[in-house]
Amino acid sequence: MTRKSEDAGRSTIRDVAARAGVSASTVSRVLGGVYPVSSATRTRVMRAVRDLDYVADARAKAVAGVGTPTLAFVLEDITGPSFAHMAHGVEREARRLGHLCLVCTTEGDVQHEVEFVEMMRAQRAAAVILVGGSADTPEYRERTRRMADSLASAGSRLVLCGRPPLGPGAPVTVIEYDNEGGAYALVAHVLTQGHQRVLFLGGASDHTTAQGRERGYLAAHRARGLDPDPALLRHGDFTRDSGHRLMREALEQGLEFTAVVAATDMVAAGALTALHEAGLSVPGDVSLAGYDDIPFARDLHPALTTVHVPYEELGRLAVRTALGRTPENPDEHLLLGTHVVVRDSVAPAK
Amino acid sequence: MTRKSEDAGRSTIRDVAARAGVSASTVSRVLGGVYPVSSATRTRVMRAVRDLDYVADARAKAVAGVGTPTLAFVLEDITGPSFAHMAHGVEREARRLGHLCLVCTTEGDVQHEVEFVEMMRAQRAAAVILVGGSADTPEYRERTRRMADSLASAGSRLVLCGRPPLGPGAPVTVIEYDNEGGAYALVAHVLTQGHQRVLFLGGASDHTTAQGRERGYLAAHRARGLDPDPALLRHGDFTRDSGHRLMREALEQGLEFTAVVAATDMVAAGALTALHEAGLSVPGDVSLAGYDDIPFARDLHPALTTVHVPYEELGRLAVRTALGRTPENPDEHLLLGTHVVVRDSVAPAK
DNA sequence: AACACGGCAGCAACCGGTTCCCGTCCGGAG
DNA sequence: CTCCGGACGGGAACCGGTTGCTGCCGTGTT
Repeated sequence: MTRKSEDAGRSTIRDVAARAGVSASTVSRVLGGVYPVSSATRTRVMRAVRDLDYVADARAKAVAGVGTPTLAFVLEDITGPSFAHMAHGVEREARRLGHLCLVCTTEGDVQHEVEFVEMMRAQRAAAVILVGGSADTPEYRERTRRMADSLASAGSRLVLCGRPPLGPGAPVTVIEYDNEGGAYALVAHVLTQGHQRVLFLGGASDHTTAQGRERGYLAAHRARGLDPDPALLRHGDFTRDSGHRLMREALEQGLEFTAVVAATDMVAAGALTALHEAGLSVPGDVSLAGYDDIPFARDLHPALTTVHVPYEELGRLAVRTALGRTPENPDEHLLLGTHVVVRDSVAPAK
Repeated sequence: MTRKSEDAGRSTIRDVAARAGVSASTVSRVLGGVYPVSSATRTRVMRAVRDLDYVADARAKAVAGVGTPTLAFVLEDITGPSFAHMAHGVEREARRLGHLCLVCTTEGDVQHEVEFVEMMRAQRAAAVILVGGSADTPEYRERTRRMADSLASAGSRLVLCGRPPLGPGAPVTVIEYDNEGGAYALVAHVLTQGHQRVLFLGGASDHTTAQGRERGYLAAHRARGLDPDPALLRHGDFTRDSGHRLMREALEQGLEFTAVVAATDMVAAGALTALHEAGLSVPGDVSLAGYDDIPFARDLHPALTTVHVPYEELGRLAVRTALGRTPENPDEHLLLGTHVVVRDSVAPAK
């Protein structure tokens, strides 16, 4: 045991002060930069800092009120491509604004979400960004409202990103994108091609993102005086496997349709594979469309017609509005537009 | 301005103490749980805590030595599917072990990586996980070694995940997976199908992950006494666009080959699209294989034969070994296996 | 009835920083 | 030569918690 210093590492500002023969205040000032310090002293201090490989403890600085601010990001699963893009946007913007970024995935567990928000409040995060659709129940509103209030009263801020907004008056920033409008435009495009029976492969029926897209599907039909067969509406979740299963089931049941609109590109990918497995050609035998415009959509065969959602922009905006919020405009609600991108998977009906 | 309390929120333990008519120590002990407190006092304190919606400041606790430990995760881009899966593994395991998880994306900027590691040292992160291949230059080794030492001397730990290891003696934990072995097995599988000229769509030529896969490609050839035409080795990066471009160029140049092995599934996806655009059928005209086994690989058409890499497991192991490290086994180096998963995109040569 | 003991609460020190406030020392001006 | 002011460094209070130690008070024992 003959190690000298750097034993348990972590030297304190007092160690540095001692080594440089000055007081802790002086070290702090040298490192801080603004206060006048003679160059001789500065040199000695810097020397000691380098010798000891000293870095000020960020937590202690934070307590003293001069820390790097932090921002928290809560999502269900970082693995989904659209979530990943939002995360990317959040992280980039957070960094640009000098914030650190904590992440947590909830695996869809509500309880865990609540706990995490509580932790973030304890961490004094500047904002907590909650991402991803959810069931819009009274229970949801109350729970979320409670989180919003508690965060707000601690000087922080809840941001709902692609999530159902709360009632008016809730101290919350909401950034949404137009699920219904995008789906409406997409389905209108499909119907324009002459398709009469369009299968909709949806998500969970209580999930607001899924609902919005489904509403768009219905609205597009009604706008042309159509009333889609309820048998054409299928519900699952937003995964590839769900699309695969739903599609196979529809096929096995002999359901008739000439086009399929999937609630997400992932769902569309699974559906496409099921279609291929059944020996059907896309778009020859049936047309297919997705939603999200993940990078992969281009590489499916045929390239997938889908709705573009500016996910990264969404993430960036979430942090920007949450952080740049002023007392004048406390509650913001943004709605980002979506647009359909036409590729090769939708063809005219025969 | 008639708001009463909760004005700027953030009540302190002393506020709670005052309201409950006890000392701060008592509040701390009630919240801590272990120390004996009379039930009357406990009730009063809890009451005050609820009234004020008090949560102890995590940073202050951390300074006092009883905080939630934190772990940092540094990667190039969360958007890549394999990175996302590793991130998922890291996050899950971190949570299981009661750690918070900070992320940072570097966008490939080395300088930024160094700065971030420094910040994490200041944050007193329990471990810093660096993810993703890199050029293995002397400069890399020195820089990384420096980060490792500085982290180690601060009682933290550097973890290299899918990155070139440093020399012996560096205080570093390395978790790798077998790039070369996987590529070897994959290319051997392709060659066994009778292909003679196999195009390799690689990544950056100084990137260790890319190098490993390329070595596997070469080794598989040599093992059967083959010496591949250098014109068959192409270099780009790991993106979909790179695969698309490389493939198109090869096609335009009239290069001859009957199979393509891409360095990643993303590259394969781009290549597949280029192949389709050229009117070639896969695997009828040319066989194609990828690497990574991202979920989407199944949904390409044809379903992509590829190499499975246990990315999530990799992430989990990274945090487990970094955190579970004991003084007895300080430096660990793990190598995870990979295996080829055969789907439909590789067929016998004609 | 005196005493010992243990349960419970508070004071004060500490964690590792920052910063206010004050004292010293220096040089230049009158 | 004295006076004044600015540059510079240190002591101490503070940020918001935790915890060792001390002491009070009530109760059970002899």
